Amino acid sequence: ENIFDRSRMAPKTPIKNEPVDLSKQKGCTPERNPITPVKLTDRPQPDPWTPTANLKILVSAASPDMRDREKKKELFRPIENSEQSDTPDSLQYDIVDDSTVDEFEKQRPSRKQKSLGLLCQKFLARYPSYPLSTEKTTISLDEVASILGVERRRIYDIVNVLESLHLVSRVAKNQYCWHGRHNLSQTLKTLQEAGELQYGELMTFFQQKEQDLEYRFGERKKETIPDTQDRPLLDFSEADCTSASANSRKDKSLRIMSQKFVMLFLVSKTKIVTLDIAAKILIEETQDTVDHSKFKTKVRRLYDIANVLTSLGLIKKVHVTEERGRKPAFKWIGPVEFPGKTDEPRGHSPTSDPLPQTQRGVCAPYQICPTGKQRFTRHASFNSAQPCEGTRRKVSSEPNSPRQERQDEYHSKMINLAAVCRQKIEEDTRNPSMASPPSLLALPGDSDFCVNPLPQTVFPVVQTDVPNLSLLNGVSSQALHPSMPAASKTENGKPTLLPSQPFLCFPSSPLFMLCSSLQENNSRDTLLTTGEVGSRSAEAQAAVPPAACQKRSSHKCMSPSAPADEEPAAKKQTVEHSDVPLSLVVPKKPFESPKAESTPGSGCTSAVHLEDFHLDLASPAAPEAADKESTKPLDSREQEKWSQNKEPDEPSAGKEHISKENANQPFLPQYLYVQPTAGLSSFNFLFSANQASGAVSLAASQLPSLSVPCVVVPSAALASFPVICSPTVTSSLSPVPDGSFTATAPMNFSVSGLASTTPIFIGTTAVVTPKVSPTPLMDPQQPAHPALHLSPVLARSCSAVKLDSPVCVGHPVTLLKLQQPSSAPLTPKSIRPARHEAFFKTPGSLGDPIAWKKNEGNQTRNASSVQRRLEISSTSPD
DNA sequence: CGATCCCGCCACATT
DNA sequence: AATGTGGCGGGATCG
Repeated sequence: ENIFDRSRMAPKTPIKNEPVDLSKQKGCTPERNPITPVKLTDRPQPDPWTPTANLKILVSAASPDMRDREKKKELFRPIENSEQSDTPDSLQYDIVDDSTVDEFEKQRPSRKQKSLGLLCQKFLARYPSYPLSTEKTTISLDEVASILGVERRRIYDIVNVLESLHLVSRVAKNQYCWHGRHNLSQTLKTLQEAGELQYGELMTFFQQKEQDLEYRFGERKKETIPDTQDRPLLDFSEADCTSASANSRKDKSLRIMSQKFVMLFLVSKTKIVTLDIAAKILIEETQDTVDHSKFKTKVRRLYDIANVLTSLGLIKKVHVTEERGRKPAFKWIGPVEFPGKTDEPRGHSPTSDPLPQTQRGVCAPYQICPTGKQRFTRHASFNSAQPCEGTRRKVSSEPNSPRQERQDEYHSKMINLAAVCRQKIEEDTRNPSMASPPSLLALPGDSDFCVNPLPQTVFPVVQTDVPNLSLLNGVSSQALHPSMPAASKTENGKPTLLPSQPFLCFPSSPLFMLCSSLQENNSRDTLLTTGEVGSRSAEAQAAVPPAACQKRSSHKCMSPSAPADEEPAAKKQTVEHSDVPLSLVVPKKPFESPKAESTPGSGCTSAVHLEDFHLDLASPAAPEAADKESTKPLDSREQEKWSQNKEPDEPSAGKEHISKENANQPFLPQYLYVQPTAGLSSFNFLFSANQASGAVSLAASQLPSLSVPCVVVPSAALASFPVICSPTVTSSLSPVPDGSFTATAPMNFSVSGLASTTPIFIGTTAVVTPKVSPTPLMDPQQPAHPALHLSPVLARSCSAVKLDSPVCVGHPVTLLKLQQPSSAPLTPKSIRPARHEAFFKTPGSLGDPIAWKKNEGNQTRNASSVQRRLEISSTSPD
């Protein structure tokens, strides 16, 4: 069997080679039809020369034999393959393997031969790492399974993790589409960003702690348990985004685990993650229950994932000897930095020019679908193939939908993860219960393509237009430079963060990207240097070479004091704070604003959240507010705990401390305030600094997608008025009619290209557009529903504005031109209170998260997404 | 004996 | 109901 594969595949090492193959893809490109899944019946791949068919047959015939043999006796023989095959090819084949991959000894007959890792290699060998954009390769699970001689179940294991990295996507039942590694770097980048938000602290914490102290997961959790309840909410909220359907079971899916696992690597300084730590982190909520069995299961899954990742050349197995002893671990050997796309050949210089060149070529015409759902815009085939709407719906049920969902899920997941992490962190810190709002992440996957098409996308605005712009934080930078490979956070160029300032003022900039540092901790924050902010243009960021990143990775053990090359500033900060890496020391202050705080999960912004905020502000605006909020969440006790924790941590921290110092910073601006610019005159935007309320996240690099809970406030009122949140995020969620926004729900929108001048407002429909009634339904309506109001100008300037691209697909996010004041109508007052709460409120307050989480019962699964949504919605006051 | 992880049952999801 | 997916964990194998 192998032989066959190989022959086709060509070089085995998928990684290296680029587009080697040929094989079947061509057959597959039936782009035009949206998919009606032809289903297996005929494989779309008509391989002309169809080696496959033959192969299949052979394989099918052979494989069984082989297996049997192996099982029976062959354990020993190293060469089985050759024997079996007898064919000359086999030899080559074997050789090839060795040369290319070899981590495994493939020779081992028995079990090893069947290993998932090897299987995955075979699988990967069949497809080109960098397929031509034009062709689509479809993968038939059945076919592959037969060819590789394994049960389909195993293929799922592989495909699921590949899907998590966007190397493939599900097209239809039994069919997956091979994308190759083109977007891998993008995906990784996104994961990294997301991971930092979510896991940055955690990882640091774990790594440090464990080594130094033992980190007792259980204990903490228990303690925190009450708090933990909140989590669920978060999760839900996230989930919402995804389409309603399919969450349940899939939530846990290997796919997500895989992403999380990858995130851990990307976040880890050392780039080494031990299985047990990963398992602990990934277990998430449910932890309180005794895990042992759970832990075991988790570990098993991690092995599965690790095998695939290993085959992809992203990680390798290593052993970490810690105090405790020697533990199995995996080291990330994949790209560390994602300046654009690492893998991609074409890359644009990381520096300032983001988009332009590459993208276009690559991308098919960028489509903007009203629905905005498709994430994979990139694939031209997809886009083109699918008619935006009508088809889409149909499709929804079909192949497409799954995809979308998945992506959605993905997003949601990400968010969830973040939430979880936060909570954990919080727990660790012992913050009072807080629900952290889900941070958002944009998913990248597609983004690159999407972005590409938009040349102008770059936000000149920021740079040019708003020279003065005071703030930018990492986010801004990110946002601004979608394409920027940007050194990701680490670089120096980052915006500064002013802890004290509560708001960010944008003088006139039409557009804001708010992105707070969502990543609370992440390196970004660290990056931020205070001074730089305003000035630093995207360029600066761009400037940062990828190399820096590497460094980071390289020096694993840094004393806290020593800033990494990359992030000197950040580190420094961290250091200071770092004493207590996680701990936030915040003076407690009575916090008036959001009552939410009082409320269990929601309101409270935990220290963590605050951290997230770090906004980089050029101007110190309202430190006060920030302080308040920030402080408030923290309870004295919590603080204490923190302190406690800290101490132990400190020492350890030095080692692997990730730059999360951010977390430390207690004060963050709660909101970003945007002054009304000409365009916006009427509106003020507030973005909550808090994660919960409004974490803004930028899409990973390229796409500037933001998920932000936005608040639009009348300028005048601003002071008085807190905010209104856009529910958008939840769109997918049960649509909560206007009033109830899930507090947490962040809006996501990505604006791929914004003209610098044109101001864009993004809000949920409910909020903004008066007319829009809250649509109760998610999916179907969404497409239609979401009205985008783009000013013509915008439209032009930004050829592509994608809504919701990544995250919230269907949701009715409306882009409004600022000009349209109509939205204003919201009576802020009335709304305000409720929303306000909602805004702050964390989902935690809602249903009993625990219950569902815990019960693994089937029921829960089913209910999960939906219920969650409902719950959330219900909670919303309005 | 602990680390790995194959295998495939079977629940859940989708057709 | 049939079939696709994929969670899950027993228990075999490896080291």
